[in-house]
Amino acid sequence: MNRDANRPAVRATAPTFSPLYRQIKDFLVASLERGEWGPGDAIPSEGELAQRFNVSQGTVRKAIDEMAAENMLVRRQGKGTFVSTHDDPRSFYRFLRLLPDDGVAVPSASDPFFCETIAASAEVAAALGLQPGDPVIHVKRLLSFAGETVVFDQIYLLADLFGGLTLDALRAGERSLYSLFESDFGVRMINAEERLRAVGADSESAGHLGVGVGDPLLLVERTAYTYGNKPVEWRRGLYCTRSHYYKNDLG
Amino acid sequence: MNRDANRPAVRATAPTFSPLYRQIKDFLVASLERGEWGPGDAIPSEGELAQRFNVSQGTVRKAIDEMAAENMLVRRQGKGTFVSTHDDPRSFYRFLRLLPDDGVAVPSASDPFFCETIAASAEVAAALGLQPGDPVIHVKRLLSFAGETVVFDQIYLLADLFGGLTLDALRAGERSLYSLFESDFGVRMINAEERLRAVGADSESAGHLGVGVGDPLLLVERTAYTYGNKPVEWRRGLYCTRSHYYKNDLG
DNA sequence: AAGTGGTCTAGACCACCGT
DNA sequence: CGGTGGTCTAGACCACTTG
Repeated sequence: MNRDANRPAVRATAPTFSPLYRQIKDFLVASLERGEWGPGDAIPSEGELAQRFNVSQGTVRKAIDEMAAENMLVRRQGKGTFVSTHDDPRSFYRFLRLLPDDGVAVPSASDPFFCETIAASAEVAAALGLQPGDPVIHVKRLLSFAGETVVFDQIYLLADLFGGLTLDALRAGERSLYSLFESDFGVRMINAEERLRAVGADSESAGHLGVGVGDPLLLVERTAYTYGNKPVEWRRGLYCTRSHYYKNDLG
Repeated sequence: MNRDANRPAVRATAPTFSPLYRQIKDFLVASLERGEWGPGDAIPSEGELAQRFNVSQGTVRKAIDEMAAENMLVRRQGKGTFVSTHDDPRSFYRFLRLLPDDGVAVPSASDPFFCETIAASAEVAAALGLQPGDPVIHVKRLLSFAGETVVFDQIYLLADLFGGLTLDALRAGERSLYSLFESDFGVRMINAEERLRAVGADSESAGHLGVGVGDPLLLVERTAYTYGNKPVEWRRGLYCTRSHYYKNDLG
């Protein structure tokens, strides 16, 4: 990272001061983006990175600290620092916020039943940064907790990133969707934004969720982003909240 | 903080290792709890605290870092470190997640219209750690954005902390409720948990919000905590999401 | 025992804010 | 200018994991 040469140069072109640790972080993020280290892999130790960048260990630590806080990396004392993976419950199991009323988390079962490439609607295009009519992959699936169907999701994916996705691939295995996306397509969801509303069930949703048309459902619209805040998925989920609730911590 | 004497003692009684910076943090949190420094006040500088505790500045920094991450303190480069206050938009303006569809945040107007001390129901008692029948203060209020009423809140407060709260006090001034609570009662809300559901409007809510009975509303149940994760408020809000949505970032 | 992350120090210097 | 938070270093030592 050659701080003596690099820092003045950076500051000359950018009046916005960028500390060394942030430059290192940016480099590491770019490395993740390039797939230098895959999900679940250990990255080099702090000491080795410090040597490689010619900085002190504390500076590397601060870069890694931020990335860990953003859920890109996971630190494990005595073992190393690892690239987050959706397979690991302790890092990337934080996207489904629906819990049963009794509070006991239960493994959910995904049942995808539709997967086709379609032309993006205006709404989907806007969310994904596309032009209306651009190709997107449309997936429909149901989610159930303990045998009870509680979510009807309609998912839209960038077609150029998820080309070749089939219903059979979606049905195979027990993995979560994001786990499959990262292992089969190299696309890692690192954060997302959700917009929630209460709506009345339409006939399709009512049928899937076993409620009456017009019954209240929780509408959850999610845009999910990979590295660099690039949107790659938009989904519209309808949650039946008769015996489940959406949990949110205001930290 | 006398690390040479304190650390071995701590480790002897507690096999769970507690680093120095965490002991300092605990001390600072306790000081905030005791009201040593009030909302908006500057706490002593890092250097002074380091001297006082007989540790290095870096150790104090780490303690403060954690507290800043938990929104108890706000750092301002060149000025100092300050106790968070709900008056300051940049720290404690993060509890109302409802936004208009057009995305432009608008100041909200609170219209409280009911305030009485009542006996806690089983539901309220459970949320606040009370016995059913214990006294709580029940507040009802409406929230409107740009003249449109969008939220009907029913708020339950620990009677022993908020004794003397009146409708007149609630109506006075432009401050948010939490701002009033912290300045008039010394109770600072530092975090909260919300549970969301979609429900059909009952007649009271429908009347307040200008929707039909049975129309879908977003039910938001919130438990709010002060220092030490002590629950001090429980509220049940009904949000009309016809032209507003609840925003949540999955970070 | 070796290797990793985690804590702590003492001191230097930088960026930002006020006077 | 002085004071405050922010960055960075070089090195010591501790805690945890694995062989």
